[in-house]
Amino acid sequence: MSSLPSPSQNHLLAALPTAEFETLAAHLELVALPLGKMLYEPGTQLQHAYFPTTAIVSLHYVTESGASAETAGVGNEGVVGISLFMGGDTTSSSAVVQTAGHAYRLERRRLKQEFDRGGLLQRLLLRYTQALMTQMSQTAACNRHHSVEQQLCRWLLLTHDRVSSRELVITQELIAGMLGVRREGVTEAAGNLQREGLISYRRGHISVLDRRGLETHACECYAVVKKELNRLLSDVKYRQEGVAPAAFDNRLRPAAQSDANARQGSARRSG
Amino acid sequence: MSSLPSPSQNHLLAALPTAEFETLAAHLELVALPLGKMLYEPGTQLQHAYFPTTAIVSLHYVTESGASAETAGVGNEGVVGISLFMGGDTTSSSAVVQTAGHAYRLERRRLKQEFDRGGLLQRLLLRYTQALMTQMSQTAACNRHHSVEQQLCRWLLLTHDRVSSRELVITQELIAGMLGVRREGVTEAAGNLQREGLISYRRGHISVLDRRGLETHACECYAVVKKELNRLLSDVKYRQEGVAPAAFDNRLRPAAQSDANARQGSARRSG
DNA sequence: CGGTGTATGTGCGCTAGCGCACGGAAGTTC
DNA sequence: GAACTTCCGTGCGCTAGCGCACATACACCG
Repeated sequence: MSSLPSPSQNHLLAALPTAEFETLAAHLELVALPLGKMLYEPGTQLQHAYFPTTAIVSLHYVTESGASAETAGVGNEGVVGISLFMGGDTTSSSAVVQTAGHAYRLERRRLKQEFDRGGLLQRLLLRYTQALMTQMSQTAACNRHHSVEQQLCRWLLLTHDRVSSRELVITQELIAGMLGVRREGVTEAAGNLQREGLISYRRGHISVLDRRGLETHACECYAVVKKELNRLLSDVKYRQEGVAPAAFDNRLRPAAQSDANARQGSARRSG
Repeated sequence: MSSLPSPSQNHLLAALPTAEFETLAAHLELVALPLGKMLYEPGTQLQHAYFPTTAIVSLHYVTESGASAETAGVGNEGVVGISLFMGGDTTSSSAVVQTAGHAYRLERRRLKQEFDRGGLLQRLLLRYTQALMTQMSQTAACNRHHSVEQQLCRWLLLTHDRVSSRELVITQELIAGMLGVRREGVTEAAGNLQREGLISYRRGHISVLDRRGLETHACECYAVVKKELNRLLSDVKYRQEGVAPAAFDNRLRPAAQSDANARQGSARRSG
């Protein structure tokens, strides 16, 4: 498993029918994505689309004053480079590697070509794009109404879903950058979670100890995003059994978390 | 109320080449959209796509605790019902009419059909979708980092761009709902702007007095969104104004039950 | 033209999160 | 194992925005 990643570890690629997959496979190129590598900057022409297997990429925007905020994350469930087939070629946000790992990349023209063919790949990519939009709009609402601690839970869960390991390799400083909050805020929230036994961490490593607990502490945003992703990509046929669907379904329990959110004593920001 | 709106008032429709437009025109149906009408709710199957001419629609999400936040707005520059051609059919957010007016609607199947044909309409819709994503992710960042006053400016500018009039018909309470902040916060911010002579308002009416001033007071988000929209939809060719002749409008007469729809709520005249 | 409902103005106590500053501890390098 | 770098913990004053409560004023309608 841990040797060389197979393209099938990316859920979109895994969902292609064999014929279509093979057409593509010849042009897929495995690349290592080191932490911090910028896949694209605002306004620059994108040359490749990236289908992550073990890497995780963060799409984020940096304000004029230098503050940043993640608008969505992309892992093995998706693809980086939406704008290539949407027709814009560039975007006003950046994509930077948040968790080192691998991805398969595909040359721009090749992707367009296959996309324009209008097959299942097109259908998959469009559906994934809609899931990405859900993530973005949920992030917008989340940024407005939910506490740092809730957002940290959401972020941990989404990230955890994208890695095979129980342990995430990332510093609190980086997480703060993603959430667009102070590093101290993350320290405090993480401290709380650790005290409650939901996670444990040491210098740049965070272990998820209690997923269910995190889910009840998180805002609804995690569940909404996950549910949409499942819904949008569930009815596609998977070439290889057992590759993708497990990661989708195992973890999320449909309802369950509703009342736990209301806890936390004080009236959270809400209307 | 002046004459009946022409489909050309919607930028996407206006951008179609004559042949493609005519194919579509036969199936476009003019509808009145009263303030507050909900075009879709989370999870419900969408039956039509709406191309606004004078109406403005707000896409927003309502949290479990009842707080709301707009993630994007749609006016005559776009279309409501992205999920129809993206393949998801539904979304987790709602669409509600924020400014009463008209829109042309197109039946779900017809839209899919035309979209799948892969012509310029598809290209337009996908590019517009990317612009919408920019708006969403910008909203996410904006919610995180910018003040209520800045956001109010951004919102006023974006809305002003979508109406022909200098005057927006909306209450501060509704604006607060869009921005996801308190009504009092909007009152205060609006008070400041009025004191500085950028806007003036009375009960449910806001007049933009100094656009440039608003732009300098707004955060960068307005400019970013606007620039992306321009970029993504600028290289498409527009049919000449005169080319969409009255003949089309005649064929588009179904209007039919529009009166029944137009009732409900305060369908006020504007300007 | 006065009554009524809704929109806006204002004040007050409160909290989450910010910015800053610094101390300590865990890895890393030589 | 000593020096150094990076990461995490903590305290403190500060501000924007919240929730609530109520005063005022506008617009419409009978």
